[in-house]
Amino acid sequence: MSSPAKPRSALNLQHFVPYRLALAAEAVSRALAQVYAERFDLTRDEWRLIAQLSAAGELKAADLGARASLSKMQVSRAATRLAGAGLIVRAVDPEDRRNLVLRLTDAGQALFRKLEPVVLAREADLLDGLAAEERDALARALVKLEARAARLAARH
Amino acid sequence: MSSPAKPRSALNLQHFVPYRLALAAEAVSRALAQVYAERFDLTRDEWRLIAQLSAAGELKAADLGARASLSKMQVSRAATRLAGAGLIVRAVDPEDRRNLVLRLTDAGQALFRKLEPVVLAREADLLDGLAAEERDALARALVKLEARAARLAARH
DNA sequence: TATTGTTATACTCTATAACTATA
DNA sequence: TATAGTTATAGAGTATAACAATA
Repeated sequence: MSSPAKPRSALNLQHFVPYRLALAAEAVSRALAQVYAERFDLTRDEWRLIAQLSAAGELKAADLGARASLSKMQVSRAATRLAGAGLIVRAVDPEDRRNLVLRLTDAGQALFRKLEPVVLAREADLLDGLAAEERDALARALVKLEARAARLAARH
Repeated sequence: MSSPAKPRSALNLQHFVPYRLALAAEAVSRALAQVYAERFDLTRDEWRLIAQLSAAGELKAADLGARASLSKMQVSRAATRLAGAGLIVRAVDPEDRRNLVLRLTDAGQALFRKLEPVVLAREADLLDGLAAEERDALARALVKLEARAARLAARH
């Protein structure tokens, strides 16, 4: 029986963590985007800005970027659109006129109050099949993986 | 003390699973791409094709897409480039001339033999800080999350 | 000179659908 | 008519750097 050459490998993509992580993240991202994009017409970056501003009250653009893991460019563009939609206002910082301070308008806060429970419900849906310890382990593992991956990638 | 309105929220982005998952996946994706992209000049899709072909020996394009979670378009484009680089060959299936059967060339197999240990080492590096149970929980959680997210998103 | 934020541009990815060849 | 794969095209996301205003 001379079957075609079938190289044997220790690497099984189905159980390769970076692959599984990418698939899970993509699927979850879509499932969440259904909420903020389809139902509230926001991009992912806009959603992150609104969530952070709601929690913090007001933030300089640079701080907002740091908290939401967005570049200054992403913040600038998302903020321009949100301001155009009347969801946030931008004011120059009188103490350093290079800074822009962003905060939600009443409309922005109202939108977040509608958005928040739906988003939390979706997260709960996603986590529904996981035991409490599994959720904890997942949360811990994600933070560790991210930190470790960032260090590895930074080494160039 | 009349501080500026600071809405209080149950949603904390820093502990929101879809957010943490997205950040971890992006960081891990970059850390892995350093290996297959910078050191072996492959795209993510090409890397997935090579890994699956190495494990399976040969595959129809459609099956390859299913296993690597790529659309027929992504498979077609990655395969064209890999064939151009002499890493795979494509042959029409004599039993149904619409199918294309792909397999690695000797050069493709040689490349994978060099790539595999480096990629596995990088995965090991990434997982280094996690306890065995944590890794198991992570793997289980990722599969469950993906399945659940796909179901949610499919509901439209 | 250095920093904050904006704008320009190019590149990659993704999504949809038209197209071909086979069945 | 339906399916496998290719090609075309448009849209979204990402990356780099040039730029204006301020410090």
